[in-house]
Amino acid sequence: MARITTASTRVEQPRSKTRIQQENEKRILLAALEVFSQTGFHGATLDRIASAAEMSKPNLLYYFKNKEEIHIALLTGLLDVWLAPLREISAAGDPVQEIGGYIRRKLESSREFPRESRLFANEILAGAPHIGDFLQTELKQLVDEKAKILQRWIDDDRLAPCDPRHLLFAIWSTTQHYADFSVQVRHVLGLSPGDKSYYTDAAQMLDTLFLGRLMGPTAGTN
Amino acid sequence: MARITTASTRVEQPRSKTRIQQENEKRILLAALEVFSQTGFHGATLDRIASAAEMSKPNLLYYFKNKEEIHIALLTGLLDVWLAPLREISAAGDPVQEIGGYIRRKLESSREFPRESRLFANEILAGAPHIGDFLQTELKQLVDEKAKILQRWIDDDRLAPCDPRHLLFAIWSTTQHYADFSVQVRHVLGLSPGDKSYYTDAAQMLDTLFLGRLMGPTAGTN
DNA sequence: TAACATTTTTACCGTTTGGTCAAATCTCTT
DNA sequence: AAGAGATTTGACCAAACGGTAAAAATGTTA
Repeated sequence: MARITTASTRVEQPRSKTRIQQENEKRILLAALEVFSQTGFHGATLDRIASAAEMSKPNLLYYFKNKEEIHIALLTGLLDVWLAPLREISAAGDPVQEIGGYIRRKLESSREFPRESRLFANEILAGAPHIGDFLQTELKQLVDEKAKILQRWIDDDRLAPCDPRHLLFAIWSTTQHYADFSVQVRHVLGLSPGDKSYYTDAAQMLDTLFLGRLMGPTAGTN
Repeated sequence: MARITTASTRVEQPRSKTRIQQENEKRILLAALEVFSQTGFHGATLDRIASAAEMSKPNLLYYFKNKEEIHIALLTGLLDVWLAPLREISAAGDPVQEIGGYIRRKLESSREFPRESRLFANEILAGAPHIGDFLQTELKQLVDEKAKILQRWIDDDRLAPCDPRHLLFAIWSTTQHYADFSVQVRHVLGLSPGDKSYYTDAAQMLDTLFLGRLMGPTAGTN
């Protein structure tokens, strides 16, 4: 099973890319994102990707040597986007501002890039066959680093005591939910397919949940 | 696209099932759950399911007329399990007890039935081709009903003001995350594949998040 | 514009996959 | 034990799929 990291592993001739090459690779990746995020890796076919890219299948395979390579290329491009919002959390800032900002960035990311989010979710659900290394090294490292910041805030009584890592899990799950499970969200709310209006209430809810007190006067008494 | 609800739609001859029939259908569904939850619908092959059920492929197809029917049978059995924890929420109870209990039940469900959770997640990610009706009718109805209860608690100042439906979304996402994204959770925490020890901290975190105050003295000031 | 490199297409191939069929075997009842 | 019905199997098939080869077409550059 081929594995990837965010670090490019190209060692071959660094022949600069043609104009056509750049354009077509972009078209292919865009088409593949659409198809992969809809049907998952196994459900996607080269024919469908090629057709979505308005290109013949052999032509597509001229740019990517096989289906897996397209998938890996997409995931690779994704990982930095996935990490970016977390990287911004600063030890120098105020806990409420920093965590609130992180939540807003993640939620915005779900609204802006739902296909990317679903692609990522599919990969994790499948057991992370391609990004296992990334999770164990880069992601773990960054989480460890940011968890330390959160822990310091807790120690300084600026944040309620909790497991910092699980706090991050909660933020990831709640924000990504609106992209990955959008169908369920829309059906339950009775909204039309393209309707993204629920993001306003979502932002409100997550602010209340993570930054305010959710429960009334009886909270914390059980 | 075949759709299903929790209500069985069998109209054919209600010929009672043989012992062998019952045993084999169970074996097949168990095998299919394993395979589908690992690779998704498209990634699963009848050969793998049959082999996992220790059965020949034609024999498997003697009990289920095609791959889709196995998938639908699994999902159908799932939906009641999915709804059960939510059904238990009672208007008569205390908000903290009721919501806390619901969270605990959902989290326990994730630990006990991770394969079922992943199967469900896969179906939603794929756009809910089979359970769209269920989401729009049965689930929406139940959510509407329970949302009213939560709203009454809010009106009575027994629960912090928030959108009840989005509160449910948050509970679903955070609890299911530990089943659906378990690979990521384990990799980030540096745990071994089979290790489920993180569920203790998870329960603690979710209690803190939903029932207690997460932020310190500065909370809610932005 | 000639020569070269890049890009695209047509035709094709081997494998995998979902599914069928009819014969063979097993199970249960009488 | 025999017959009927239920179950299992081996052989097979058509379609879909990932991928290849080589020629044709196009673009680039001197």
